[in-house]
Amino acid sequence: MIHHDLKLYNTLTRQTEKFVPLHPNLVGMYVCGPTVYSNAHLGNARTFISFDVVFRYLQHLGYKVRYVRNITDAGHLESDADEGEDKISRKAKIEQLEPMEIVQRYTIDFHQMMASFNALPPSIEPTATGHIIEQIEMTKQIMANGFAYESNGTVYFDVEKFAKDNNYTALTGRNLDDLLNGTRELSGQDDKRGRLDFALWIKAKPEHIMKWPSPWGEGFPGWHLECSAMSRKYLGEQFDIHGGGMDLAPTHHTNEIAQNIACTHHKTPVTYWMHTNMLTVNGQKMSKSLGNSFLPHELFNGSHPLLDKGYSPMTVRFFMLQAHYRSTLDFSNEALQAAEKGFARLMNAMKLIEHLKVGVSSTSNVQVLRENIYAALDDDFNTPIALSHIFEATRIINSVNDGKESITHEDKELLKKTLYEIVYQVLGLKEENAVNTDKIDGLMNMILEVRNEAKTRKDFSTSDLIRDKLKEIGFDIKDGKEGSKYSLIN
RNA sequence: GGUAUUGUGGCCGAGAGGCUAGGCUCAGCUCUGCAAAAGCUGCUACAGCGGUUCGAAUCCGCUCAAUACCUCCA
Repeated sequence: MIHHDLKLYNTLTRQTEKFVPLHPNLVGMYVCGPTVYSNAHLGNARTFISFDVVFRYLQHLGYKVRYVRNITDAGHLESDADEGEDKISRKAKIEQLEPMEIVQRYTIDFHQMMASFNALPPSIEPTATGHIIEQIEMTKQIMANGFAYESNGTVYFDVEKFAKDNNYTALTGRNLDDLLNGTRELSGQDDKRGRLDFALWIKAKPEHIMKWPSPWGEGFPGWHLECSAMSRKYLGEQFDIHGGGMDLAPTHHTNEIAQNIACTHHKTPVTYWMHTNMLTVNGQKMSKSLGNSFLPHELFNGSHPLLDKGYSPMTVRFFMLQAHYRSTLDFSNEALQAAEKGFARLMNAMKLIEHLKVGVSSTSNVQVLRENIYAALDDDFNTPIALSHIFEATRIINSVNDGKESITHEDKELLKKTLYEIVYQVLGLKEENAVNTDKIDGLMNMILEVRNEAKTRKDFSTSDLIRDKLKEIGFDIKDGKEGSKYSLIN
């Protein structure tokens, strides 16, 4: 099935390139996961939903994908300075909890959120604390290769030395001298030789809770190291795709590449770097530090002050897929409401296709439609374009259903297969509020039958009463030529 | 301050030299006991000013505006 001409935008080359995996039919993909010191918000969710589609589509094309997404549970420094405090232990003090208790709580929270968005779990979800030995070993190797130095129990990566023979800023294309001469001051870190040097291993203060023994004393790993160590362990020294939010590229990913090269000498540890753009609120990046982030439950039940009402997880997933992953996406009531209706329209068509009557000819070219959908996804996972073609399909389905257009059996089956595979399998959308017990179905059909009898007697007050009462309970009734149908209201 | 990116109709959001994006909203029509749904039609936009071109939303220049990164963040 891998005959597709999949292309993806590579941050490293700033170009859209044909996707060629290092090993035929196998794909190694690493995505930087969340730091579990507080609730994951919708901005985080956007990135992981984007990569969920990448994961799903690659698999759909027939690749065997190993998708690794880490959990950062060892904490990061508040700043890159050695006097900074570990985020996780800081939160632990505030909440009077053990650090691992925080980690556990927010890891579960994160998993629940991703499950609600119908995101597939990654193949491997390694934790930083579970790979301390690997990180120490990697630090040792980088030191042995001469790219790191120890200073008072902390090990720093020597960026300037690395940059002599390597392109340190390859990912962002920044001018190294500009970075070195940046206006930001060194905040009294005398242990560091260069202002761009970053910690591989950090000496722990006595009161620090999360710490491990190492050749350099008690400490904890630096915040870029875990991804290098774990991607290397599970995907090898060179692998295909590395992803993450755009905000990680200049520092985190730049340093990750440096670490990998310094350790393994492979000039290109990763072939394709993919970065997702930010979710914005009123044009501003949604982030924890700006305090404008939405928590999933605030969105689902509408308790956030900026929202008029709640929106279901699938509405939100659909909303996100209506924008390309490399564009910013702005969050607003109006946009969400539009998504809610559009999604309902799509799901309605998905149900309708099952019962479509077939004819001797087709008024639409289903094959071309199918090719258009694949062409969109092959073009750097362009889900908005794919959806626009899918909506063309819903128009066809509705028209056939109305008897205004016709479709052959073969075309119907092809359309059904295409939509099921793309909408459910690749885009990961699913029907919500499905009524799936036989007893409710039987009961509803009985009620509708009684109502229909009233209608044929022209007893419209009774038929309207039944419809109104059912609506109060939460069932929507729609009368059509083929009889009445019911559906659950959100 | 440095470095990038972006600016599309009432809203969201694609496209990237000529060909309808799409969704939502609004108005009208068809269907219909009513309602809803659905279909059709209409509203036809590309920040501003110049330039290149037979032709520009799309390329180039300038201006304005916004955002991001440079500092933890997906």
